[in-house]
Amino acid sequence: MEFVGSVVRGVASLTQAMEDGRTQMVGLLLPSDFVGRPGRDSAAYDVVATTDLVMCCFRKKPFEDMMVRTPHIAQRLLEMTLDELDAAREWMLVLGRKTAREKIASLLSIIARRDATLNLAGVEGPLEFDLPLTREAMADYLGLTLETVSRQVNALKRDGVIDLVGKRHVIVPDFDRLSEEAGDDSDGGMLS
Amino acid sequence: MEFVGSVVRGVASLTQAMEDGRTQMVGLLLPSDFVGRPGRDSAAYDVVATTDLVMCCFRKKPFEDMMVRTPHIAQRLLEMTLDELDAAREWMLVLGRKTAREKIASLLSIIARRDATLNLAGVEGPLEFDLPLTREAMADYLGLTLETVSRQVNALKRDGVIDLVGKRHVIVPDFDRLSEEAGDDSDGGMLS
DNA sequence: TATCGTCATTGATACAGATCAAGCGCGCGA
DNA sequence: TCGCGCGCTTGATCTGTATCAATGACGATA
Repeated sequence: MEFVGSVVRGVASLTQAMEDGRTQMVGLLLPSDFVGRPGRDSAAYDVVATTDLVMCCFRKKPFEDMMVRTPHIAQRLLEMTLDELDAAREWMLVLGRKTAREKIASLLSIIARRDATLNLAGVEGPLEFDLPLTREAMADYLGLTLETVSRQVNALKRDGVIDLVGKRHVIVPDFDRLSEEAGDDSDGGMLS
Repeated sequence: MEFVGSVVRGVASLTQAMEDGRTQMVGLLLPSDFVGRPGRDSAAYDVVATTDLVMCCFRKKPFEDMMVRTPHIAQRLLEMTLDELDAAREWMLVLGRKTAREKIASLLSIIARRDATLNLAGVEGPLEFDLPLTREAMADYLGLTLETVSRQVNALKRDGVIDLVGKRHVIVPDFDRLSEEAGDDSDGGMLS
C-alpha cells in the first residue's frame, strides 16, 4: 500500500476473508476516517469502496517523514487509532453477544449517529439518512446472512422502530427507541 | 484510571458487559502487553486479572509528560496500538464468521503462539502450555456459552488435535493441524 | 419496449449452539 | 475426615439463524 489518506466523501469498507469465501467486514470507513498504517507495509485487509468515493491521499513515505518531524501528528494519529480500537471493541460485543435484531439496530444507530454529527448537529427529532451499504455488506459487517438482514430490517420497520423510503433511505422517528433495540441501554431513564 | 503500565507476568482480560449480564471479552492481556490509554481518562472497559498478576505501572500524568518530551515513545505506542487493532480485527472475523470448533482452535492457536514466542522460540514439535482462562472466560472471549466451550474442547481432544493433562494443561502435537482446524489456512501446503 | 442483471424479499426446512438440568471431581476449610 | 463450593462435564431439548429455493422490483442497456 503506497498511500495513506482520509475519506472525504462516500463510504468504503475494510474486509477480511477466509479462503472458503466467508467474509467479515472489520472496519467501516466514513467521511473523516483515516486509511492506512504509517510505519507498516501490511496489506492485511481489502479496502473496497461501497459508494462513489472521494479521498484525500498522501504518498506514504513523505507522510512518514513529516510524522517524524512533527510530533503533533503522531500524537493525533495515536488518538485516532485509539478511537478505532474502541470502535472495534464495541463491535466485538455486537458480534459476540447480540441477537440479529440488536445487531441491525446497532448498525443503524452507528450510521445515524455518524451522519447526524457530520451533517447537522443535534440528535433530537426524526433522524434521516441513506444506507451506504447493500444488504450483503450489512450482513458481512454483522456476521449474519443477507436473508437475515432483510428479515430483521423489515421487522424493525413493521414494529415502527424505523421507516423506509425505498430500500435504502431510513427514517428514525425516535433515536432512543432505536438505541433500546440495539441493547445500548445507556438510556436516560431513571430509577426511583 | 490513574495508571498505565504493562503486564510482566500472568494474564488479565478486558471485558465489556451489557446491563442484562451478557459479557464479551474484548482484549486478552498477556505478558508484554500495554494497558491504559495515554491521553484518555476513559474507563470504558473492565480490566480483570484472571491469574496472579505482576504489572509494571506508571502514574499516567508523568508518563504523558514523558511522551510529549520523547517522540520516540509516542511512535512506539502507535505501533503497539496498531498491533492491538490488528488483533481486534482478526478477532472480529473469529466472532462473526467462525464455527464453535474453529473459535476454540483459534483461541488455542493464539495462546500457543504467544507462549511459544515468549518462552522458547521455535514453533516446531509438540507445543505445550497452561490455559490461563476458565471455560467461562473462554466462552466470554469467543461469544459462546461455557457448555459449548467444554464440548468443543473435548471434541478437539477426542479428535487428537490437542491433548489435555488435567483440565488446564494443553499439548499441541501438531501446530499446523491446529491452524487448519482454526480455519487459518495460510498453510505451508503446496499445490501441484 | 423487451431483456438482463443486481439487489432485495419471502417461504420452507435444517441444524449449530443455546438453554435447562443433573452430576462429577477435587481442593479447601472446619 | 467430612462436607461444600467451584469449575467442569454431560445429556435432553429448544430455538434463532443459516441454508436452500423461488420470486419480485428496479435500472440499465440495446
